[in-house]
Amino acid sequence: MEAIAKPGCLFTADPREPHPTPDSNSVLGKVRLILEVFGLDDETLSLSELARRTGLAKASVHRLSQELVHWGLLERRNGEYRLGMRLFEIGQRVPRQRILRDLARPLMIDLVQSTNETVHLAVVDGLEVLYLEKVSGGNQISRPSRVAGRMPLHCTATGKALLAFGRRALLDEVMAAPLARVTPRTTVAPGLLAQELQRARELGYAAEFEQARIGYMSVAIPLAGATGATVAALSVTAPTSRANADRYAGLLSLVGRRMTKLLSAQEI
Amino acid sequence: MEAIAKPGCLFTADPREPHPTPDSNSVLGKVRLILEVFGLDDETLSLSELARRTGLAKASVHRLSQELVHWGLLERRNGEYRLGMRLFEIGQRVPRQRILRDLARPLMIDLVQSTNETVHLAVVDGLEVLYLEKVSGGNQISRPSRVAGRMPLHCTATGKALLAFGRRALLDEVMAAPLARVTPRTTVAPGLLAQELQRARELGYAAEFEQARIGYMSVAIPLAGATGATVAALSVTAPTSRANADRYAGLLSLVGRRMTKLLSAQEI
DNA sequence: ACGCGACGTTCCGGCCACCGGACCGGGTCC
DNA sequence: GGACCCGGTCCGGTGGCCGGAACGTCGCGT
Repeated sequence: MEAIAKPGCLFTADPREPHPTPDSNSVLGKVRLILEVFGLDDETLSLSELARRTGLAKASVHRLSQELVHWGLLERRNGEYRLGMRLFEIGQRVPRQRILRDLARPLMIDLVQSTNETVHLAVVDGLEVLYLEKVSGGNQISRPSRVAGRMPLHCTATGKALLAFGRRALLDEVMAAPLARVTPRTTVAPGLLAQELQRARELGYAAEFEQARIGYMSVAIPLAGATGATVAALSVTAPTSRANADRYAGLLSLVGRRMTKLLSAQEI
Repeated sequence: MEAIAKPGCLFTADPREPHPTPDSNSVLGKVRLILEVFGLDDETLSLSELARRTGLAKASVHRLSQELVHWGLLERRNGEYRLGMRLFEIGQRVPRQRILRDLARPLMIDLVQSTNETVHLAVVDGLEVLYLEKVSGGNQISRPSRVAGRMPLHCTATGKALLAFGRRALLDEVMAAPLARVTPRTTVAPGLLAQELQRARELGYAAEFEQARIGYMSVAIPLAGATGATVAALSVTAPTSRANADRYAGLLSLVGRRMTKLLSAQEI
């Protein structure tokens, strides 16, 4: 039994609206809904499940999915849909990501060999950090972060490096909204955050102790592009038990200088 | 309407599919054209350039590109378009790719440390190998291959491993078309290729000497999924000057056993 | 066996989102 | 000035998209 049609036809209980209406009466809007209901872990979804989650008519989902399968953006495996290999392939061509990763990878491996800890490369996307690459040392973190994963800007070392050395407008935007409390030690007072960022500017690096995850800390530096603007951040994450923030900061700034030199020749 | 052939038909060789009609009078077809004209190196394209290459009306390209920028699949940088970060993000969620990479990465790094050469992880896509991951040793290759790059099946070690241990139908399909001569030493005679594959089946690994690139050779093994079917291949590539095929084969089969154990628990 | 529900799939008339030629303002080169 | 190309907008016609309805087929509980 359907819920009786309300005027305005809102299918999905979707009160939040961080991104403006993925206009569902345009083809592209529907495709967007379909591709984005595949969460990080929903590996496969049935046709009906897709229709339910997107709020689209089953016939529409069927038609569009067929076309997407034909393209390779979706794959079918005994009746279920999942994201297709061609998405990966096209995604790897994205220049901002590819250039940064290719340049940073060798340096990240150096860092891992010096520290035996986990090293992240991240950029700003929207009001979050987006991890472009991760290289782990021998000491694996229990619930690992993910490449292409996201975290808030204000509670991660990479995020704070990007905020401290990034565009002023970005900081204003982050400050405009309440700061989420991720752990008990997360900085949620705007004034305190501003102090931390000021300190980061003085030191040249940002740090974070159990503000994103209990038991772990991180140190991060900004990476400047050809124009001098900050384009990414590089961080070392370690368990607090064996952390050595000063050492990490020293290693990072060495690597950072090399990286800045490499980036200055590139168009980002 | 799919050309569903006779019941029980074993060979699914689709007669007409050189380019599967990127139907340009459907919205999705146009979007496909737009996203796929960004080659591996065309980092940015202007609106007019996009219209020219896709063959679409300028107004249409403009309208669709706007919507794609809004979604994040494209980005704008002083008037030019380029592939957007969200493509990378969605592409990283593709399960087949993510599972294989996450499992193989540590083992690939082991291999690199043992050999100091370049290690590739590849799958079949269409009639080519698609590289999912690459880990380089200290000895960089001059014109390096790329993650998400493609190569023919018949001239690479990974490709031959996938052919020798993969579905019979795939081999038939490859044999049906003439084999491209990539280097003077590429095997282009179907009979010879069949012999090489038979030899690979006996040895348990495939090898290639200067068939893909002069001065380099590779050794590859297949990786079997939970059902026992081959799902990917792992290879070591080295300059012929310092190559040691037997050693690579030994190291690979050790790693292959570990990988097969890991994969048996996974749904691929 | 039977009904039942949920599934994937197909059909088709209506309509609106999409189309693209024409146009505009601005920049650059000759 | 004029010829050219650029990014961007407008608007009337139309065909691609839409989605309710119906179909065949499973697997389940009765």
